[in-house]
This record gives sequence, structure tokens and C-alpha cells, in this order.
Amino acid sequence: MAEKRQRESTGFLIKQRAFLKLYIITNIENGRWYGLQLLDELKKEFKPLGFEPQHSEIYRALHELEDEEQILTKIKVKPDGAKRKEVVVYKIKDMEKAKAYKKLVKADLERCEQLLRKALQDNFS
Amino acid sequence: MAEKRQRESTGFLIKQRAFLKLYIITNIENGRWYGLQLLDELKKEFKPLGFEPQHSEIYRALHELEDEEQILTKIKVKPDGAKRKEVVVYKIKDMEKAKAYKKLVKADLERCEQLLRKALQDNFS
DNA sequence: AGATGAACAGCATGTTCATTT
DNA sequence: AAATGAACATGCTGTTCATCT
Repeated sequence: MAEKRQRESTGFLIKQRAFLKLYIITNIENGRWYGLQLLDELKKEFKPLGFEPQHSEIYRALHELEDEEQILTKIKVKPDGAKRKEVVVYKIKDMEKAKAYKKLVKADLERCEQLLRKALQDNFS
Repeated sequence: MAEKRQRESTGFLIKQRAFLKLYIITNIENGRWYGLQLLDELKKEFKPLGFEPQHSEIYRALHELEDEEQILTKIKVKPDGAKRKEVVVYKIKDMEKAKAYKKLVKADLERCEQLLRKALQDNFS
């Protein structure tokens, strides 16, 4: 029944998922958001830099932040006028874990920045 | 018989393959190199930043630079003492293409740097 | 149409194996 | 063992489909 060996990272650049999780946490620290709302916001932010995330990645990030990281909880909210579908709004569940997660990602972002910086220096000067 | 639709990039960070190709070109501009030699050199360079590329990625990068990009050519060389296997050494075949490729990657690296920079600013200040 | 979620599919890349000297 | 190359395996993420209001 097929052992599944897991695969190691070679430590290249940060994954999109982690990058988005960081932004999601920060946004939710400042108020409640639901999935597509976050998608719109992030698309708007990154489009000038050529990056347009996909809705499914946002949902996957949210689900992992809830189930695995245990950083967020969700509340289902029926919107006002209510001809639209109910919305799944998230808020911070564990502020300590949120902080710890952000700290990790920060370190990785800085490492990645150094990698890119180094590449620019090593290959163009 | 199964049409294969191809998939678009969302434009997140640069791929490892392109990153390595850039370094390979630059190294080969300054002399001849073969695969494992490049691997050792690059591992040494990046290890302090937590990145350790794999031998197969180097070979794939070299093969693509030869076959698809048409930037390199190879020469098989029998090493001196010659108890070791012959070595596949590469040199620049098309300098113009090499320059053009590097220019593209440079632009992408700068874009990626901005993305990371932005993330650090947006989430930590 | 707006929102959420899951299934499906491709692709980049990590892992292993084969071959040669 | 050093070197090259290819086959195989897995995880990330893009695409599509289903369901609901």
C-alpha cells in the first residue's frame, strides 16, 4: 500500500501560498474579509507588478490558515439586502500564532530578497 | 485524442530554471564549464542563503540552453589523466541571444525584487 | 451574476536509477 | 567514485465544474 516519501525543499524562493497567507493575515488584522473580497484587493495590489493570483489559491490559503495553522476562524454572514449568497468571513483566532507565522515569513522574504539581489549583482555588473 | 490546453502563468516569482540559466550563462561567458562543476560552484554560492540546487536541474537548464534557447554548444572532452568519464563542456554559441536572454531575466528579477520589497513594506511597518 | 468549494490537470522540480569511465 | 542523462514521483497551482443565493 505504497509508502509515500516526502520531498525536501531545495530552498529556492518562497511559495505563492505562503506569500498570500501573509497578506491575508495582515488584511484580517485590520478588519473582516471574505474570500473574493481578498482576491479583488490582492489582484489590485499586484497587478502593476504583473502578478494576478487565482481565486482557488486564496481559498486554499484561507482553509489552511484555519485548519492547519489554526490562525483564523470563520463566521458565515448573510449579507444585508440578501439576494447574494452568504459570505464566509474570517477573523483572527490566535494572535500569537499569527505573529509567529508572520515572523517566519518575514525571515524568508528577506532571504529571498537577498537571493535576488545577489543574482542581480553577480550577473550584471 | 485529447487536446492539451496550455496553462497560463499568474506571474508570481521567477522559476528556478530561469534563475539557474542566468548564472550558467554568466559563468560560461568567463570560461568553459561542465555540469557537475557548475553544480558545485552554484551550491557553494547559494548555500549561505539556504538554497541548494539539484544536479538534474542543472542538466535540464544546460540542455534547454542548448536545444531551445540555442545559446550554448557543447564539446565532449576527455579529461587529462583519464580514468574519469568524459566531460561535457559548454561554451557560448550565440552571444546575441545570450545577451537578450540575460536582459529578459534581469527585468524579471527586478520585478520580483519589487514584489518582495512590497510585501515587506505592506506587512511589516 | 457573485460566492465558495472541490475535482481535475499541467508543469516544475525533487528523487531515483542506469550507464560510462 | 565522478559524470551525465533519463525515468519516475510529488507537490504547487492553474482550470474547470458544481452548488448555492
